[in-house]
Amino acid sequence: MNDSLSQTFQALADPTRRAMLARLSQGDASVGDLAKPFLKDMSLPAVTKHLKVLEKAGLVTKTKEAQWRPCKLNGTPLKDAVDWMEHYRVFWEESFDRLDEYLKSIQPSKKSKGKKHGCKK
Amino acid sequence: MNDSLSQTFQALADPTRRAMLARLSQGDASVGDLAKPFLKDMSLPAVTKHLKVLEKAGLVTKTKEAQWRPCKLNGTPLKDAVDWMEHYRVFWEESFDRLDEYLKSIQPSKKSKGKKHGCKK
DNA sequence: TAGTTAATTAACTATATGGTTAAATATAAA
DNA sequence: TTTATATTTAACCATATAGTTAATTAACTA
Repeated sequence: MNDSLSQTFQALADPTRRAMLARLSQGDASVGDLAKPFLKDMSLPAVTKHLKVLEKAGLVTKTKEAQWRPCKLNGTPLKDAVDWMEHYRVFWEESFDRLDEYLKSIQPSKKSKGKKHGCKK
Repeated sequence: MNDSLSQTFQALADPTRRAMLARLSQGDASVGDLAKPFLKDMSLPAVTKHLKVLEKAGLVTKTKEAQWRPCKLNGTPLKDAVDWMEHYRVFWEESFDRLDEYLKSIQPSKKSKGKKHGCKK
């Protein structure tokens, strides 16, 4: 898919690319500098391809400086991704008193330990 | 890649799957119920496959109830994803006074509008 | 101009992904 | 036991992804 949220998540779904972003969060870097930690595992063209994915997702911008291509992290696509995920925060926080948990606690089906329904905290 | 962060992001990198999570955030649903909005665009086995991706990422858990398979949203993998992204918050907030912006502002290169360096807020 | 460094592109390969239709399985109901 | 409903699995296909090596482009340097 080519919607921007999908592109962002897709770009983040690779540990090499996430490591590249981590590196860029410490400061701008040329393609070569960025590639250095990965050249034991893959070729330079492979790194170029990963960079292209990050660029298309808008997470990295590349400029020109002599024969180097300084890369810069752009976080704005991450904002949209986090905003989307925030809708689900309730599903990883205080899950113990979500409605469905409550409903389960009051209908004493098989295996129901904790029938008491006031068990907040 | 099969690390869990990659699996989570990969699972989120598809609008159908995100829509399925959105549906599940409104309440548990059987596979058929979940599939209903998508059957104009794809077959039921396609939905099953998407569900499997969500399950492997730990975002959905399926149980048995007669011939139905009620699905439930599990947000915990989202927490790890958000935690990872939070490291980059500074790159989408107050980017105007990040160090590199500051450095740019004090060396009066070509096209330098805003040479003054005290321009917070 | 020739050579060096930085990075990209081309061409190719293997595997993953997202979809299909048809068949199989599981449970309930008649 | 047969039938109906819910869901999954199998087999297949097209395209995308992630990698490779070799060649090419771009800019600096001697």
